[in-house]
Amino acid sequence: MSLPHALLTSLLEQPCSGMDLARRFGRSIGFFWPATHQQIYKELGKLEAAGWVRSSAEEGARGRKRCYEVLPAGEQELKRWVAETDEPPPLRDAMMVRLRAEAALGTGAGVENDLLHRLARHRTQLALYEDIEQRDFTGRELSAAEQLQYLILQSGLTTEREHIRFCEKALALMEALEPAGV
Amino acid sequence: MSLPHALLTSLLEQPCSGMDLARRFGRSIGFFWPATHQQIYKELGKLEAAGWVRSSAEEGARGRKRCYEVLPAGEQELKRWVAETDEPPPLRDAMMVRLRAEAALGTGAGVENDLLHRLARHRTQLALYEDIEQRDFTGRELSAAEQLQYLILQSGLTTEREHIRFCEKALALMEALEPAGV
DNA sequence: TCGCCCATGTAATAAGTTACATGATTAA
DNA sequence: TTAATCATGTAACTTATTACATGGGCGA
Repeated sequence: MSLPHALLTSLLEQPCSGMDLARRFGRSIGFFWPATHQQIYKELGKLEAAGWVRSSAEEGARGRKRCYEVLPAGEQELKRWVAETDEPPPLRDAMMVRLRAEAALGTGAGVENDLLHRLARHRTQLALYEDIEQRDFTGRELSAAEQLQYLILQSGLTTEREHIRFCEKALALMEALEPAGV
Repeated sequence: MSLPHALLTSLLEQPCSGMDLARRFGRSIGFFWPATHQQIYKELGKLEAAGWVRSSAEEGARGRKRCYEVLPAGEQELKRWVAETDEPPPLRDAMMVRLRAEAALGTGAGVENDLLHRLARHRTQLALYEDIEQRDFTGRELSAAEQLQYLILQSGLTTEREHIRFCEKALALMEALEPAGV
């Protein structure tokens, strides 16, 4: 479970409120560790209880904005965790199950729907990543931290392009297997 | 949640017991929809209650092998589901969080551990997929169903190769950023 | 001052993981 | 005939999702 460490990282980059974190998770760290505001608030509570972060408001101040920042103990914990290892995350992709189901049923079951839908989604996501690349990482010297962030973005770019190629290839194969449009 | 449909697919390919399914999930369908035997047994119960599969043993026959097979209603349900669409599965990759944490902490925190560990895992997985490719999909004509299965395997091959390239690139960058081995 | 939105949170549900339990089969 | 193993299952726990609730600030 990496949510606490994703939060520590994000707060280390820039101290902010839970809502700000939620928004930031929507566009940067959230690309590889998504989280909703509900999860974030609960986890921030735990981080504070553990003494890893501190916030600028008294207990039970519902509705009032509170700003979180990482404490030395939190930074220590993050360092410890970075040096650990994990297994690759298991993949769970319903579209692959659909393709195999289509094979088992004999073609004509309609995976094309999902393939087309996913194709559109991956194209959108790729365009988004390309915008970020253009805006943040192009045409100037990059610091060490920026080079690492760019590397991560490139992984996203490659992945989306691979998914697009896969959907296109699968659609072409479906076309070849059921030429008449069953 | 695609586990029920993954099970239907697998049982349609070949009726078998829960334990057999669990074993099969360990090496084929499980590559893109992992499941433990506990999950499988519980889900098989639901599938039977829904009238989608039927098994060859009376209720409460604990310990005795029972063989499941898909009923027409189950095949119908699988067809219905194949034509649906889903959003791309969200990615959650701790290693990416680690890379970003390393950037935020200033290098020297030790992501290399995870990068090396993952590199080894992805190489093993790639070798496994290459064996399957060699054994099942090379040197002969493929049926329509086999072509689809091969396509899925190719996706696995590409993904593993991409992950390997990524780890290598990241390790090279880390090397460049901290040349003295901090 | 009233309504809307922002910020923070609670509660219920669902899915998956890990640890453990029990009946049947088999081989020494 | 008993120990090991196979096959099936239960239970507790963790993580994530979805829906809903409450307090505060601000503009019309």
